[in-house]
Amino acid sequence: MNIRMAIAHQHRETPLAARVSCNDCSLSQICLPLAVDPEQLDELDRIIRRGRALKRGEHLYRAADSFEAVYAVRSGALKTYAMSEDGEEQVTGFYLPGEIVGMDGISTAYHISSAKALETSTVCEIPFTHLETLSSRIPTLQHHFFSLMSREIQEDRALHMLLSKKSADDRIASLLTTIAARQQRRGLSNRIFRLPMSRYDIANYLGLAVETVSRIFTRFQQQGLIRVEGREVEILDRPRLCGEGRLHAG
Amino acid sequence: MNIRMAIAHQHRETPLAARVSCNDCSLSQICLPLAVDPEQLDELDRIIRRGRALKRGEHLYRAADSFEAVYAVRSGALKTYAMSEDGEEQVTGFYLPGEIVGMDGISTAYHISSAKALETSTVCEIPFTHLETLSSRIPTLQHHFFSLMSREIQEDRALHMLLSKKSADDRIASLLTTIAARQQRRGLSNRIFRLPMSRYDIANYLGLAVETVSRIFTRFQQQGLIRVEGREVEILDRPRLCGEGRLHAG
DNA sequence: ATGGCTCATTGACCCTAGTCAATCCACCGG
DNA sequence: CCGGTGGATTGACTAGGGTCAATGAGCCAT
Repeated sequence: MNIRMAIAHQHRETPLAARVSCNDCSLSQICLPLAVDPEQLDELDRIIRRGRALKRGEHLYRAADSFEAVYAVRSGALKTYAMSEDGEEQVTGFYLPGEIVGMDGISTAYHISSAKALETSTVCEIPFTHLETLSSRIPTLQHHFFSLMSREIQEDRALHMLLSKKSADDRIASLLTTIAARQQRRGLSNRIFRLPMSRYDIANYLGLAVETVSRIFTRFQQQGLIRVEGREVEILDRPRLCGEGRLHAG
Repeated sequence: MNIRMAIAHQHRETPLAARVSCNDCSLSQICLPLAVDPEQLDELDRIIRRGRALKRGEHLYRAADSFEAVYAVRSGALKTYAMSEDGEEQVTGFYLPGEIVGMDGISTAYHISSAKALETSTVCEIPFTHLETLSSRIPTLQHHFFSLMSREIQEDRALHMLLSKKSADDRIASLLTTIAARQQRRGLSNRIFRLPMSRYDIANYLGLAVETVSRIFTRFQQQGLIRVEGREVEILDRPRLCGEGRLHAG
């Protein structure tokens, strides 16, 4: 079985349109419902606008749009990016199903980055003022939100270390294992998966040139660490990929 | 008047020991009290443990300590840093008076980084469970906290761009102007100030070698952009320092 | 099919910033 | 007073990864 077939196989889920509440959503164990009691889930359910669809390349919101809601990714994948004064794009994050995007706008009341679909995607919209009201009434939900934002800060700190101290090899390896772990969280394989983003987005996110990304993918394959076929990736030797052997030797 | 004298001059404030409540704190307009009505300030006041003192080099908390509180810096300055598996330090942030440190631990219930005093400092301790309870009752406080964390995320995104796309010159220039702006927020000069951190910390934070930081400080001075004398800095030509002229020319 | 896209790969060359090393300075303890 | 220690500066050399350029591969509209 080649990589493409293997990946297609694990994506046979019930059609999205059939899900009309968080109760029935396959992501409920990693998404917001995680934080509320079953009897309070209805309240959360009622404020969520479900199933907004985005085509590849479409924007969920743009920088300077007024901040109204945060979004739970239900299917597909998004990237967020900011524009510097001189017009160059900085990809700031990738968001996979079950993850929450849009929390950057809270302090300014408008978004400071843009969110764009990397492929056909659906999101659930959670109006933020409603969410705040509800959070006051449901302490676990408030805590979960603090927690989500805190985790985002933690991840940014890890990225800070990656960008400031690690080689290009380490950055790519880290991206691959991070994506793999997030796949696993959703119940998919952490060994074989499809990258939703282009080499350009990877390079931009990791502070590298596209050519460098390409070269490293090729070399990792030659070294037997991974198998790559366009955007499909299989991790062959996780220990060496994670460092023990790539960093300090071969 | 030399740099040292100029800086000493603007630090004549009332002694810290005299301040027994947020009401009397000179930082109340940029710190937590900002978010609550005067009549509710008492409630906030009551949960805050004030005036914990730290000597230079002392830790406020260490990675893996259980997460109990967040802290408002009252005087002095702190740095936060994380340790990678291979034992190298990564400075993740600097915290000046009026700023909140320690929000990284919420999601894990233990701190993932350590916080250390860069100089003699005092902090106000805000037990987090109390803060959560209070936030449920005071919507503006809840919002303020979401907002604070959101701002932290925004700043991390800006740093991401800095590390991934900008030259060493840009990074140093950005650090200087950021510190200057934060000084101004506290009512101090945004032109002339003392850096609380060593060249090593700056280098570590910005992903550079100490030697590079040193060289750039020297060159910026030769170019007439700044005046440096150890940790004392005066910004002489903000426009060129900020880019228009340094980036695209001279 | 054909042309025009964008994405990806590979090679050749170069430059920015890291490394190594020496020196200087301020501060501290005896 | 002197030696020790850590921070800062400067010089010489080097390498990791960026830039430029060419080519290939997949995809869509015509």
